[in-house]
Amino acid sequence: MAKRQQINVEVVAVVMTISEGALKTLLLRHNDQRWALPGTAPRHDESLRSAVDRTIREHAGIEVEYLEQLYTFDSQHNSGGNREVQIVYYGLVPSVLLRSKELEDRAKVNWFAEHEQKLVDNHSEIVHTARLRLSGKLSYTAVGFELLPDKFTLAEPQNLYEVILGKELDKRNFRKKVNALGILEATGEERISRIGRGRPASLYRFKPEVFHNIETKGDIFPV
Amino acid sequence: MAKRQQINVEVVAVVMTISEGALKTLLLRHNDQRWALPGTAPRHDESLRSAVDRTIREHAGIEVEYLEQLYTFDSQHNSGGNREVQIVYYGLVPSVLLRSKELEDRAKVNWFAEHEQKLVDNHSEIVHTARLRLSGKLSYTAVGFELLPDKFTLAEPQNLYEVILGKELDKRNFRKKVNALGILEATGEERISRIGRGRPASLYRFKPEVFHNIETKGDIFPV
DNA sequence: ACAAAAGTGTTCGATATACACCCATGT
DNA sequence: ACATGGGTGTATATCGAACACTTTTGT
Repeated sequence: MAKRQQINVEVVAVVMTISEGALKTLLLRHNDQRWALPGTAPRHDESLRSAVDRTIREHAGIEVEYLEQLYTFDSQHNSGGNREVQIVYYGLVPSVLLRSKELEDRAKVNWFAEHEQKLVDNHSEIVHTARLRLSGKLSYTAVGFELLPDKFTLAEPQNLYEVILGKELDKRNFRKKVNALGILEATGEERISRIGRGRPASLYRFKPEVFHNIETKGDIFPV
Repeated sequence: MAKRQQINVEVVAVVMTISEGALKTLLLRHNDQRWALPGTAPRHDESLRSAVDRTIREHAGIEVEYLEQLYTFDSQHNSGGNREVQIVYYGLVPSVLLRSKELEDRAKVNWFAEHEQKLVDNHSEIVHTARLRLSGKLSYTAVGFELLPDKFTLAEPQNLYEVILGKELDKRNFRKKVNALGILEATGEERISRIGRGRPASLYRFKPEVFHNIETKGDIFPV
């Protein structure tokens, strides 16, 4: 049997969250001009998935609860001339993580909206693919809720869907649909908006028995 | 920089077609007991996609027009103890290929329904994943039509969708929907059924301007 | 009083689903 | 004549989309 060609295998993570009304991606500073997605070569004794978890943890100190394989890229780009495949995962984290865990060194790790920074190699393409997948997935699952903290007002997921889908949604229709899904329950608590103005919003949480990857029935989320 | 662990990269192809009222997969004989999916290590100068095309061509003499990346499996299974990733593609071919191109050696290459043969390693899992993806994809695209020959009767796609979705569809509703898609046109020709009985069926073809990956609007195909 | 955000129902059109009979052909 | 598969339309239910006003709070 012929000796196999050496192909480098790398896992890459596209970790996304919502902040300041935009969908942002976790990036690491690569050099003065460019940023890069977190990535690593899997160790011999760890799964691909574990390698992704590890690289996210090592670089940003974040544990990602929702993580899914996106696509495997065939990268000829590599400057070293070595053949490489990038097995890309994408993940979502609640926006609250942004505030609670101060990213230690903003100059080296940060969240950016698309096109806010120049990226290395094919990383822009990867981010773009992840965003497309996420938008698509919103249409037939309730993944968007992964981006929420434990307790949230109904305005939060609505805003989030608006950001990801890139268009405004009707409040009444949105609430109707969320209600029909039957995945949320009121906590009884309320929260006043940060600026103090306006009526306080009821806080909701997931029903304990409901977890990830809820498939919506009929047609899906406000498309 | 530490030397990377050696991980073998292999592309694997799940080529499917409809025959005898069942969704079948192209398999190669591995030994007396087991069959395997076509697969190969990519050469240094070819893309992953080209490697898949090549392995299908070499093993079965088939050109696959619809081919898409399915998933990358992290296989610990490997008996040799070498770490390996399998980048799996799935493809669809028109059922007519079955008849027109006699597979040269039935004992070595053949089409099988799921569970019809024992497979090596994790190949059963791979086939299962491909079937799930295909069913899912049918619900929001018109990929099923990839499985059809150039000219076909409306009963053919209906039967095909029934086989893949695993349930019966209403003839009138199905035709209504196909019509609404506006992707087919009547050729004016007819075909009498093979056993000679029954009214001849009109033959249809794709409108020349319509090609692959038609997204269906509203909700999709008879789910 | 007013500014700001939360909350709440109804109507209309489109699509999905269920359902039964006649037509053209070969034997 | 009959068996076999092809071809056609209507009625109902559900879902998505559009749309405006009242409520609660802080200033």
